Amino acid sequence: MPDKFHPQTRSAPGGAHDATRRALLDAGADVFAEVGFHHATVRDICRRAGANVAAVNYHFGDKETLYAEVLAEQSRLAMALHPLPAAGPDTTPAQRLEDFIRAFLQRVLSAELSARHGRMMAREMVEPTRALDRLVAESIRPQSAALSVILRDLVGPGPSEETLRLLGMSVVGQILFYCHCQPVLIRLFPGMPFNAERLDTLTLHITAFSLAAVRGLSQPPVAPARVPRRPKTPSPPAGRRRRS
Amino acid sequence: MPDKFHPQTRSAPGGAHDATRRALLDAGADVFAEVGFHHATVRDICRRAGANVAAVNYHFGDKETLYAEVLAEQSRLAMALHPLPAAGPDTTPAQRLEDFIRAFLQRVLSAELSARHGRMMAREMVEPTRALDRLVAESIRPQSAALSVILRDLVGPGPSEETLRLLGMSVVGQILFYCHCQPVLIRLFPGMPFNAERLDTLTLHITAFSLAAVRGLSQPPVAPARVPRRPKTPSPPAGRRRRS
DNA sequence: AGCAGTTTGAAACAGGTGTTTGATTCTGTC
DNA sequence: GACAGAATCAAACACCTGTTTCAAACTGCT
Repeated sequence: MPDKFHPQTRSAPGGAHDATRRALLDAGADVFAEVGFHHATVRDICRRAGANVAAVNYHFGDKETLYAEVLAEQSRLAMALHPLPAAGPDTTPAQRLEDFIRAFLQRVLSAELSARHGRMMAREMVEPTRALDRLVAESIRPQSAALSVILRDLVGPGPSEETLRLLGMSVVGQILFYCHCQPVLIRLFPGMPFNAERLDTLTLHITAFSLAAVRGLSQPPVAPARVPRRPKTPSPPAGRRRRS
Repeated sequence: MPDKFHPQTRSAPGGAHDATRRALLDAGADVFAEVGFHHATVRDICRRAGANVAAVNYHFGDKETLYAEVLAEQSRLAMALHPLPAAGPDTTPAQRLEDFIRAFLQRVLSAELSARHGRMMAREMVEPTRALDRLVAESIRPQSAALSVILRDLVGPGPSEETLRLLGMSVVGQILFYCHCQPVLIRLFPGMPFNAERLDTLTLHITAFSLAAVRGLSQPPVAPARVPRRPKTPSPPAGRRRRS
C-alpha cells in the first residue's frame, strides 16, 4: 500500500544494473545546474542519459528524490575535489584564512565541476527544497564552524561570538557574491570574467580585504581621522521630498 | 494580424479603468516575490486581485510583461522609499559609505515592502529574465558608479579602477549576503533574525568592516606579522588518492 | 435611451508536466 | 534451457499551465 520499493533503497552497491542510475545522476547534475529544479524536465534528463522517461521514477521514486541525490553528490564532489587544506601547527591564521577562502571559491566556481555545485546552491537559496536541511547540517555548518575557529585565532578572545558570526558572514558574503551575482556582473562589466579564471585574483583580494578589516577592527582606536559627526539624518524617507 | 493592442500600450494615464490593472500589479508583486516567476500562476495572481483569469492577458499581454512591469515598479518603489541621502560638501566619505550601505540594506530587506524587491532581485540572479537588462542599466549601474565615487574618495587616486571594482564588490557582497542567503541563515542560526530588525546592527558592522579594510589596504605596509611562507600546496586534487 | 467601445466572465483550448501502466526484454541462477 | 526477478520501453494518464474565445456586462457619451 505505501510506496513501492525503488532500487536505491536497497543499499547493495555491487549491483550490476546501475549504469543508467549513474547516467541519470550525471545528466541530472547538468540539467539541474543549468536550469534549476523546476525548469528541469525528467524527459530532458532521461533523453541526455539515454534512458526511458520512466527511468527516473523507477530508479529514484520521483524527480525530487533524484534532485536531492544529485545535490548531495555534487556537494560531496566539490568538497572532495577542493578540500580545506590541513593546517599544521606552524600555519598562521592569516594563511588558514586564505586557504579557506580559496577552497570555498574553488568549490563554487570550479570549472572542472562546471560550477555545478555553486549554481545549485544559489538556486537552493532562492527556492529551498528539503535537500537544504541536510546540506546545512552536513556541509555548511561544519564550514561555518571552521571559519569561526580561524577568525577567533585572528581576533583573539575579546570579541563576542555574535561579532565572530558577523565577521564570518562578511567573509562568506564576499565569496558568494561572485557565485550569486554572475548575471549582473556579466552585464555590468562585460568581457571581464569573474569566474574560475580569476580565482587567484579573487582569493587574494578577499583575503587581503578581510584581513585588513579584521586587524583594523581588532585594534579599534587607530582612527586616523575620526569622522566629525554630522547632523545625521536617521529617518530614511526624509531625504528630498520638497518639490511642490 | 500581429499582437492585439493591450491597454498598457496606450500611455494614457488618466484612464478610469485601471483599478484591476493596479490590483494585478499589487497581487503580482506579492506572488512573484513569494514564489518567483515560474512558480507564480496567473490564476493565483488573478484570484488575489479579484479579477478574471483573462485579466492578465488583457491588461498586459502576457505573464512575462506583467512580471517585468512589477519588477520595474518594485525597484522604483524601493529606490524612492530608501534613496541614497544627498551628501553635502561636509559629509565625510566614511559617512557616505555608511549611508550607501544603510540605504542598500533597507532597499533589499525593507519590511515595509516585505523585502519584495530584494527577493525578486535574488530570483533574477538565479534565472535572469529580459527585465534584468533594463534593471542593470537603469538602477544597478548608477548605484555601482555611486559606490565607486565614494570608494575613490576613501582610497585616494592611487588604486586602479580594477581595484576599485573589487572593493565595491566586497562591500556589496557583504550586503547581499543577508538578502540572498536567508534560507541558510535561518537554518544555521535559528531564532536569530538577520533581516530588517537588525538593520542598524548590520549597517554598522558592514560599514566598520569595510572602512577598516579599505583603510588597511590604503596604507599597505602596516604588516604587523608577515606570514611566513609555508610549503603551499597549490594543486588541489593532490589530496588523498592512494588506496589501491 | 441608445450606442460604440471597453472591460469582464466562464469556458474551453493547446501544450507540457510528472507519473503510471503493462507488456517486453534482459540477466543471472538453478 | 528454463525461469524468476530486474530493468526497459512505448504509450497512456491525470493534471496543471498560459492563453484564447466570444458572449455578456459595463462605461461614458450624445
